[in-house]
Amino acid sequence: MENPSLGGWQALPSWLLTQTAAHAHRLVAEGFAAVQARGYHYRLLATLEELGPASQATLGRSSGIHLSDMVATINELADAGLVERAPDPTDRRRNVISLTPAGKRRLRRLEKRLATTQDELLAPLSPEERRQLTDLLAKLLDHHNRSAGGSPISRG
Amino acid sequence: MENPSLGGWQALPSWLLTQTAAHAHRLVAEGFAAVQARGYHYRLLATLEELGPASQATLGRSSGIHLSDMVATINELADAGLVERAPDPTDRRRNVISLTPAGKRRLRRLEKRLATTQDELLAPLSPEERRQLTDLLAKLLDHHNRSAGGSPISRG
DNA sequence: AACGGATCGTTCGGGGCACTAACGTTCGTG
DNA sequence: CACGAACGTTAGTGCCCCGAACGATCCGTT
Repeated sequence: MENPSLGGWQALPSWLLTQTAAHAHRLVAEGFAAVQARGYHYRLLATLEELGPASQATLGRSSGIHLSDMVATINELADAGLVERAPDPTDRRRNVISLTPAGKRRLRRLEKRLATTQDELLAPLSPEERRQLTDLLAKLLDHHNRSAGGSPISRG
Repeated sequence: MENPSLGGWQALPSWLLTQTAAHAHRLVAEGFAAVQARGYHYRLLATLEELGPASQATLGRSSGIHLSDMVATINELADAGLVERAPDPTDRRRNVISLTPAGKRRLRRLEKRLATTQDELLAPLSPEERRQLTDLLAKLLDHHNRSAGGSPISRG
């Protein structure tokens, strides 16, 4: 009676999503780790390129990275010379974080890495299916970014 | 040069997937936390119902929960009277974990909770879209469970 | 019967990600 | 000036995933 390949419970979307996400997360993390990076690094660098120089609070709101995690993330990136942290002359509470040329090169590298990972992740899907998946996920993400406050973008 | 609007990086499947997964993870975790549970609890109880009484190692292999995390998870569930841990008379290395009636009721409750969470998660999608998403994710999950060794299921 | 390899359960620790609490500093505004 | 708000920082929590190590037990071989 017991089906060795599929039980009832593992067909639940939440199970599928969390498990797939776990795989995706692992693949992405492994890809980043292979170049001594973490997800936060990419997210911060990408957001930084999108916004230009900005304060930590602004970056946190835009990237969805918690303020308290921003500190460590920026520390790491700054230690590696990928971003620069300078006091804002117009507001002494703020630091202005900016992307260095090395940081930009780093970002390009991480993007390439990520593209590779995605091919790996989406290997079993046809181009059409990949487009479908992207659309569906985008719809979900948009919805939840709207309702739940933590919107990564479009909240400037 | 720069991508002023929201063109580039946040359309990447990996970004969409990890972000969506983050939302899914949060929703699921919140749903479970509302009844003092964690994802591991559900996964273990569900696996236990699927397999029947089994050793911790077997449960770990089938549920994808790391052996070292199994200990704490079973401790918690056993403290709550949801599972029973008894020494295996035929192999003194092993414990036989079994589901109590209370554990079964608990599982039913968590399943209901999960169903609610899924409605919340998939709210913006039509039934047809939900089916599409489920199919795509199942395909991805199956692929990666096959290739990557750490398959949560179908490894008996 | 003794040995060696494998399995099982357990403890400890760490990494990544998301989040809370608290604190001192600085900025605006009343 | 005083007050509340925003900013950056530190410290700590929780969940999930993973690895290292260890004692106890089982099993196949000798």
